[in-house]
Amino acid sequence: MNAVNSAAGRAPTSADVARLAGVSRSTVSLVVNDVPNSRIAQPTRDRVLAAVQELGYAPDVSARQLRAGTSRLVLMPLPRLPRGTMIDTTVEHLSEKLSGQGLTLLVHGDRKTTGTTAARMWAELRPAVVLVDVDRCTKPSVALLRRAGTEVLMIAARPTPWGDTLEFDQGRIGAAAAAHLLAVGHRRLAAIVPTGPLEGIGRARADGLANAARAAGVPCEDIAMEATHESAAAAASVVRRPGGPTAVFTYNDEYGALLHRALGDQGATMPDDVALVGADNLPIATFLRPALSSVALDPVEMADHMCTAVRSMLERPARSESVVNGVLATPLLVRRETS
Amino acid sequence: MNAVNSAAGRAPTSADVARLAGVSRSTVSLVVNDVPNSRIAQPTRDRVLAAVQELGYAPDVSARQLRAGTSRLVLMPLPRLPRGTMIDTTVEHLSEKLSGQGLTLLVHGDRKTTGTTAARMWAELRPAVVLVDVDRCTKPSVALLRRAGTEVLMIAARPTPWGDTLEFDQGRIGAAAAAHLLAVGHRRLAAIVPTGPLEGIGRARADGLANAARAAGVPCEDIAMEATHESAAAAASVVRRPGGPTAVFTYNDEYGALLHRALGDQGATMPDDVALVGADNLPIATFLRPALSSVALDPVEMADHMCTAVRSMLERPARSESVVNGVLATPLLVRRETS
DNA sequence: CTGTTAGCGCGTTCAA
DNA sequence: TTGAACGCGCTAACAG
Repeated sequence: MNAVNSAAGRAPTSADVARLAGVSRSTVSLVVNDVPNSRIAQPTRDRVLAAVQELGYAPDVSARQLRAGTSRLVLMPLPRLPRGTMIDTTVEHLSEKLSGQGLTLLVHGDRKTTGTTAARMWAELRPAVVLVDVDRCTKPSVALLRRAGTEVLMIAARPTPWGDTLEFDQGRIGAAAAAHLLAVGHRRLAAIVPTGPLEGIGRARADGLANAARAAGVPCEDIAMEATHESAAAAASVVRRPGGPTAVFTYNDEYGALLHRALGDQGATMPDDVALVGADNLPIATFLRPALSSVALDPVEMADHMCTAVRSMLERPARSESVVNGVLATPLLVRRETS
Repeated sequence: MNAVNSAAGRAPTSADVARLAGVSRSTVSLVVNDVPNSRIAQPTRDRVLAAVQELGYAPDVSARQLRAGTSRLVLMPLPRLPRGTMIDTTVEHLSEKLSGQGLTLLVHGDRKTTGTTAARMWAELRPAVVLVDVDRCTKPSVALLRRAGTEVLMIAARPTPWGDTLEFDQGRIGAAAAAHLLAVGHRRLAAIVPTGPLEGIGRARADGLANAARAAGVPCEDIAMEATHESAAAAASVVRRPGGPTAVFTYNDEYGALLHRALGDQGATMPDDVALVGADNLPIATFLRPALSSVALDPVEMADHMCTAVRSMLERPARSESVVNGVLATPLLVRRETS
C-alpha cells in the first residue's frame, strides 16, 4: 500500500461509477448533471451519488467539452507588461463573478507570445472566451480564434472595428488627475513620464493630462524621470524652478513617492507649494505624509464590466453583427493630502 | 460576410485539414506532431502544413488529452492570501520554464475553495500537476487528486509525510533577518507583528526571528502593529523606550516604511539609533531614505525549484515511494542603509 | 414511470 | 499512407 504515490491511475470514469452503483453510464450522467425531466428514482439517485463520493468522481472536462463542442472556460493571458497586483485582485473578483455564470477563469502564464502564435496557443484549449490586451492581438489572430469558436474580448485604448473591446484609455487616468487639479484651481500642470519599458503607458497617461489642460487653456509640460532618487531630485528641481508647475501628476504612486521625497528634501510643502497626484492607488500612497492623492481603478468595477461583456458575448446569437463595446472602468480620484 | 462575428463555427478539425490536403486524418496527425519514424513524403508533408496554415488549425487539447489519458497542464490555484506582486513575477518565470518542458501553466482564479470541493474543481481539468498552498489541501483531497492521476505539489511550512512538498517556512525570513542583525552586532531585537488577516504569516516570521535570537542568547520581543501611522507611532515609541531593541524586523517592507517614517518623526536615526529590516523586497524599500534593508525571495529561484520539482514528479515511476521534498527558496538579505 | 442502448465528437496509434 | 478502434461523457431514441 502506498498512500503517497497513487497518481499512477486513470481518474475514475462514469463507467466506474456506473459499475459501482449497478447502473448504466447514462444514468450516472443524468444524476450527476441533475438533468431536468430525467426520471430517476430517488434510491437509484442515492446509489449513484454514493458511488460518486466513494470514488471521488469528477467528470472530465475534456470529454465533456469534446462532446458539447463548447467549453465554459474563460482564458485570460497575463498582460505583457506587469500590472502589479492586478492578477491578484481583478482576477479574484472576476473569477468569482464568472463562476456565478458557470464559467471558469483560467489565467494563462505566458506573457510574451503574440499574434497568431499566441492565438494558436490559446485556441488549443478551446476556451469560450479569451480576454486579452489588444497589444497581443492582430486582426488575423482574432479571426483565427473566432473561426475556432472562441470569442475574443480585447482591452484596448479605443474600440476596434474588427472586434469586441472593453475600452480603457490610459489617458483617462491623466484626465481624471487633470480634472481634479483644475477644479482645485491649479493653472500650471506637469506630468512625470517614466523612462524605460513603462514609457508607453506613461506617455499615454501624460497625454490625457495634457489634453485636458489644453482644453482648459492651461499649460502643461512633460518631465521625464527614472525610478531613482537622483532622477527624482532633478525632476523636483524642474518642478520648483520659478514659473514651474503648481501641480504634478506623477504617472503612478511609486514615482509619486520618489518625487514626494525629493520635493520634501528641497523644502517644498505639499500641497501648498506643489500639489501631487499619483495613480493606481498603491498602498504606498497612504504611507506617505502628507498622503498622496491617487487616481484609482476599482478592481471590482473592472471585474463587473468584464463579466458583463463576457456574458453578452456568449449570449448573443452566433454570427450576429453586434459588437460589444464597453468601458473597462472609470478612473476615480482618491483625494488625500497632497492635492 | 461578417468579419466580426464568425465565432459561430466549430474549430477546424484534423478532418478538415485532411480533406483540404487530400490525405487521411492519420497522416495529418503524424505530420502535425512530427512523429519520429513516420515516413511521410516531403510533398505530402508540405501539403498538410499548408492546409494547417490556411485553416488556422490547432489540435484540440481536450481530444488529445482524452486520448492520451494525460495532460501537459500545470494548474496553480491562486493562494488564499494575496501575495502582492510576488505571484505576478513567479508565474511569469515558472510559465516560461515549464513551457520548455512542453508544459502549460494555468492559474486558477478561485481563491476561496478548499478541501475536496477544491480538489474536484481542479480534478475536472485533469491537470498533470496541481501546485498549491498546503492550506487549501487536506489529506483526502490530495488522495482524490492523486487517484485521478493528478500529482499534487504543495507549498508548506514543513514537509508533509502524505505528499510532495516544496518547503517554505515563513520563519526562515525572520531567521535571515536575525542572522544579519546579530552579525552586525545587535543584542536586543524586536519583531513587528501585523494585526488582521496577515497576523498568521506575521507571527511565523516573528517566531523565526525569536528562535534565532534565543539560540544566540539575545532577547527578542514582539510588537503588534496595524498598518496605520498612528499604530506605527505607537510602535516607534515602544522601540525607542529606554532599554528597547536596537534592531527591528518589520514583517515586510510596507510595515517597515510606516515604522521608518514614525521613527524618523521621533528623531531617531537609522541605523545608528535603531536598525530596521523589512521583507519581500518591495519597490518601496528602495524609495525610503535611508533605504530599507529587506529579506528577499528570488522569484527566479522559486520558479526554478518549482519547475524542478514538477519535473521530477512527472518523471518518477508511477506508484514509486519517492516523495519530492525541495525547498522553495532561500531568503536572501538585501542590505541597504537601515541596517 | 424508470432506465438503457447506441452513437457521436476529435486526435492518436497500430496493424495492415 | 491509411482504416479502424479507442478514450469519456452526453443525449436522443427506445424498452421494460
